[in-house]
Amino acid sequence: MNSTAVLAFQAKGFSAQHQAACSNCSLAQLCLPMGLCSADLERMDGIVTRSAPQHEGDHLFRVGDAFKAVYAVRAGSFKSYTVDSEGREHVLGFHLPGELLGLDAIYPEKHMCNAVALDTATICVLPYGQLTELAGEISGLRSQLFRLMSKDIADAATLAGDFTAEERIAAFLIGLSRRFQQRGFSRKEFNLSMSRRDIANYLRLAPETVSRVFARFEKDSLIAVERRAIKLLDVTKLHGLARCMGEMHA
Amino acid sequence: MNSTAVLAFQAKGFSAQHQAACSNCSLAQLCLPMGLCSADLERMDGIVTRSAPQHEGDHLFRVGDAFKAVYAVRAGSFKSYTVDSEGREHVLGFHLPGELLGLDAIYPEKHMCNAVALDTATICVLPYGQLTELAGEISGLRSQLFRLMSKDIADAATLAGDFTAEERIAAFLIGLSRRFQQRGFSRKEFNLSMSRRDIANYLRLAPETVSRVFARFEKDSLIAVERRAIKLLDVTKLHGLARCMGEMHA
DNA sequence: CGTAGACTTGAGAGTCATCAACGTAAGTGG
DNA sequence: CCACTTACGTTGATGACTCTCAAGTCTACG
Repeated sequence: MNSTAVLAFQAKGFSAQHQAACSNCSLAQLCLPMGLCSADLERMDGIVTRSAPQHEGDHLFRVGDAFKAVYAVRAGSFKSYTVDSEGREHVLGFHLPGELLGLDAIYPEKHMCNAVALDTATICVLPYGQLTELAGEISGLRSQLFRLMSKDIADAATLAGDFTAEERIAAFLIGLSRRFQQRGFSRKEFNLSMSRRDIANYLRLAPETVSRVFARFEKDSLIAVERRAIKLLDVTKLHGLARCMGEMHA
Repeated sequence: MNSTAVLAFQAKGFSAQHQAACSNCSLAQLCLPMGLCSADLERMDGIVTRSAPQHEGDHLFRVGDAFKAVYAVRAGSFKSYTVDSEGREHVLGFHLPGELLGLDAIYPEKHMCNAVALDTATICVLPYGQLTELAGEISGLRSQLFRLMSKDIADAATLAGDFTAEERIAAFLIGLSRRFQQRGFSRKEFNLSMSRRDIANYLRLAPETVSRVFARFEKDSLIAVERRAIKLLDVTKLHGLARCMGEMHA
């Protein structure tokens, strides 16, 4: 169901509440409900609420906001970032449908980063108190929460590694490709929802460097880019360049 | 109780099992048992086993090992690291008493990094299956697990940021200082259990750069170093240099 | 259209890595 | 006890990767 269809659906009077239930969500196998039985899915649905669509530039939360809930991206994409004392922006991650935001706020009980929609997006809100309570009762939910947090730890660690600009960008593209594929999209052709500047800030590069490496990759027939549209022409070689930079998830 | 005393204690026939129980562990307020009542502490003790002392260079686990348990450092220190396809070592973190190791292995169900003792060390073993089960029953334990994982996520993200060599090293020292202080040691004077090379690999710098920045800090009377022994002479200025590079925990 | 922002491309500079030599401390074996 | 070895750490010179600054191009949007 594309976004146009969703809008038509809602216009006909079906509540977003209903059409977006975990029990019939196409992302259930990637998201928190993974592996739950239908009875447990219903209990999940009992605590999940869905937000109105966010528009590009809307903030889901900001640094210092009280931590009340974890968010699951339902459609569209988000970026999370911080701004340091010198005004430099550090992008912490990009978040695709089925991925969670806000997990780093559990410990300090307030958000330590900002989250902004990169395009029109919808999210599911999981109030943290109810979520942990439910996680106490449903072992499958508990496991999945631990798994997803574990993944975030591992991914952040690989991003922290020491790699060249080419390695970083190759790994970034390969990682995006895998995530798009998992979500049923083409793994070779997709649109970047983030700007060059965002990519650069994420990979700790200058925007100019991203441009230049893209140009080099295109010259070498590894990719074809035109603004935000990108095709991976030689996934194998890109994989080789990406070396051991693991998943490059959130 | 220093390590000599511990050895004497064990020699007298008291089991390490007993003297190391969560219920009378001085690290309980930093570690998983934080905030648990005595009844719950006993249940924790029921699943925790303590290993024989590890010697410097001993590996707790290696890449590819099956994930069976989470480990809590009890004494000494560890480093976790990966080796990439080019043979470069990437240090992921240093782990002090009360901190957990192996959380990044939950998702893939096998260890994605190596963990090695930097000095004589002892650990507590928390079998993951039993730990998650207990986390289902004890909400305080569940919360603390989520908190600690959340912290790891946030810390890894800040390490991933784009900072200069001086900022990184200042933040590293400040972070260590805080962690030592939390554990009852001096926050101004301590021994580095890791080599310059390890520090460099952790901060994505060359060992020579670490040496040079240490020398510069010493010239500016920010620190005094002699081999592994270090004194922080001007914590405030170091803090200023560290800028917004948060905790620098794990 | 015309402006604004994103993106690209070029030239120069700076930080840090690399290479190399040297000094120091700890451990080994004669 | 001392020469030898080895690992670690420091210091210096050089160079490379990437950033910064700057100008120019393109697209989108009002």
